[in-house]
Amino acid sequence: MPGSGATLVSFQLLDVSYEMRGSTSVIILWGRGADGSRIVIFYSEFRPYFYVLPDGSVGLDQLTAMIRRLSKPSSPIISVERVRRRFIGREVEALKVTTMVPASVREYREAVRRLGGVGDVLEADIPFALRFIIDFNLYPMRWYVAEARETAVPHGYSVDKAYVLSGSIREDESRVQEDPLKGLRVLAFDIEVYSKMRTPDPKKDPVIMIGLQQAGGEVEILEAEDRSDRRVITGFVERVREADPDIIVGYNQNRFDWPYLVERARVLGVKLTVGRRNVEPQPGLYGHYSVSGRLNVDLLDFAEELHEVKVKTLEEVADYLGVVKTEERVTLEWWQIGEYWDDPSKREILRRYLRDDVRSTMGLAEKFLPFGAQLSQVSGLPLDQVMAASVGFRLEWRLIREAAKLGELVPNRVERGEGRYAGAIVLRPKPGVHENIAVLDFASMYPNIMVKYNVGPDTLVRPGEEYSEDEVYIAPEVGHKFRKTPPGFFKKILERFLSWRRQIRGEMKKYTPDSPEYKLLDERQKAIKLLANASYGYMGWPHARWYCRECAEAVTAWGRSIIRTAIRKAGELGLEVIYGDTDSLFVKNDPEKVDRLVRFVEEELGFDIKVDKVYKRVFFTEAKKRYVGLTVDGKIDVVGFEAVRGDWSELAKETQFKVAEIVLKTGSVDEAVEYVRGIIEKLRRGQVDLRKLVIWKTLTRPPSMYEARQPHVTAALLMERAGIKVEPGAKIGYVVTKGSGPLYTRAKPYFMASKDEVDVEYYVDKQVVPAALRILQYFGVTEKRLKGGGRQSTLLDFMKRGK
DNA sequence: ACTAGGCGGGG
DNA sequence: GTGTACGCCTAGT
Repeated sequence: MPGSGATLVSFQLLDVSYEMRGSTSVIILWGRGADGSRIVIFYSEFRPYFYVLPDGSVGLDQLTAMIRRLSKPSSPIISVERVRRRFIGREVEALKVTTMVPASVREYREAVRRLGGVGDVLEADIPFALRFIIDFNLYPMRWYVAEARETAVPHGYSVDKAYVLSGSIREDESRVQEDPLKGLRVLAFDIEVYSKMRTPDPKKDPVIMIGLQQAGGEVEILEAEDRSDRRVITGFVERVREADPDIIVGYNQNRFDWPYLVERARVLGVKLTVGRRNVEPQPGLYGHYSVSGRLNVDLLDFAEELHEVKVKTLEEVADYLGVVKTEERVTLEWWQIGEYWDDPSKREILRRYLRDDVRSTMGLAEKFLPFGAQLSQVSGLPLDQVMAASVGFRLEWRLIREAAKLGELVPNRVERGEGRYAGAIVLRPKPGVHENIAVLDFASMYPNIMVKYNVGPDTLVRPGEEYSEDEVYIAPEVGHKFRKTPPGFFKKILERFLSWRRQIRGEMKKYTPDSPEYKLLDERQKAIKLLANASYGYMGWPHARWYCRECAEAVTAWGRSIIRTAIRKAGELGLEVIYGDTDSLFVKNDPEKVDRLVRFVEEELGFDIKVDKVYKRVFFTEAKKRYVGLTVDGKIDVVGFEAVRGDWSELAKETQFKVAEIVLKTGSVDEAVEYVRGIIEKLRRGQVDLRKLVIWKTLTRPPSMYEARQPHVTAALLMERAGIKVEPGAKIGYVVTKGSGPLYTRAKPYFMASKDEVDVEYYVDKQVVPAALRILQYFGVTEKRLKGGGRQSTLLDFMKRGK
């Protein structure tokens, strides 16, 4: 029962931070109340602590006394307790040292390490706010009921209500199936900066426009007056505070918009207080900006995981996801922005461009946030951190929580020289075009191996340790041994993940795929799958706290053995295997034989395998991990081809994709050849837009400092001579012009070149033809044929010849 | 061939 | 804030 004056507060946990009040740390839980209010809950009883693992050379009483003697008045050591814990599977007796000021833990850690009798200092590097939600078993984005007393909202907090935690916090089970984003306010923003042909400098280049959009609303645009942007910045702060979003989204705002705005505000003497606390956005060590009381989410972090999209511009990503199609939006290059601002007749286009960027950003948020929210609920990291974190950290924070629950101490992060080990099997593909191919995928192969063979750092039999043959699993090839019992740290966690995911997938069957319930559960099972699948790679990651090279080695060895067995079986069944990679097999789509193979893998090997997709046609080169496929539903998959890269001209990239599409969809090599010839002809007739010929490269140093002569450096030097400042980091766009000398003498900044100067033959020989030949050479097409005459052939001819 | 170092996204 | 990415490409040897 709540104590005097205490009430039960139902809230959704959004974020956690802490502040010092004198020498006392106060935990701040940022949340959303069930009544729609934005709240904070304060808790000032939580204290920072860490563990000391004795090495046995000094008695525990003596060690305790030695640690106590280190206590400093600025942050006294308030207790040193003896505790029983486990560490990598062993029972240990440790000392738990508690102090007052979180920031003092670092100093105590170093001081304690220097004491005799100390084996190691553990858990002295867990951020204090995270430590709190770990120990109280709170997960961001989930709903809780807390016993708390309401208190006046302190000065400097922009929230509706404030509470002081006076009792326990428990999860509100009735809201587990609720959409965590429902009712949360999302704000998308983007800025445009005045710049002409050089990297903008916040010291002088104004922010000319800022676009904002609330979910479901229209894009609102704030504009500078000529070059004066003070009102834009103050207006932005006002608008954010009015909108009072819980989540702020942008695209690459952590590396551009926030640092630019913060610096610009400083230059103008304006305070950028956009958070729920009277502070400016704070930069973290690796570029994440934290906006107090709000979740600042950079959608580029999500885009990084779209491996299918090679160039991750907002435009490309939005187009790929069908959020805002490229052909339905205004596209401008960054170097045009100054010009479109200066020319009043073009300013409306600039507005539309910004509006399209903001719309794209909001669209991406709608696509990505549901998954992010689930990942937050599952991993235990606040939404803004979970997306910025690499997959290893996401899993690791969940592992730390599991360790806390199991009484396991968390190993330290240690510097390790990376050791390479044998990876998965990748078969050499059979080059050429294959028709009707089924792709078989093992479901969560590696996690299942880890569970089946109890793989983990705590079950590994290390050199010199006793074991008997029938008590261990022995990995093929590498011979690493793992104890069959008791179940290890990873096995316990993975079993829970796998059964949790099974249960969710069962529940999903109750709903139709387009229902909100189904989508929520689907995002949740994907989040769990992500963490489960990360566990193998995690053990082989040199930064991992639970690093275990032998474990990772053993997992891939088992994986290789399983896939080899499956390939052998396919051979026995007379099923042709075209290609295989790690946990997938490309086989002829002979349903009856495929079905027998699937049953063999499930029944004899004990692993799940299923037909993931069927290609109507798929084209392999002789290279591994590189193919183009046409799925039965008409989608083109381009995997591993590198012409989708930034330093090729737009024209070359376009040509390569088109060629792949034509070859697979129509089956006509001739049509593809004709297409390429058409492009070459257009190029020679001067009908290709100069913009598609620009090759971009980044300067890594001042142009005069280069020893080697390169085209983009020549272009940069020309820009300097024209009075345009170019600094390291600037992207130089150049075109190759006619002339006789070596290439680097013929490069010119694209805006200084005219179409008729362009060395068309360079683009034919070094851009269009090589990009097209990457694919077409496998059909016997030669450079000569693309550029001149040649005989007609069809895909059918090629396939006959190939046999 | 190999390693060291820098970039991505943004404007 | 008890603290931080990563995989690919280029330049240079």
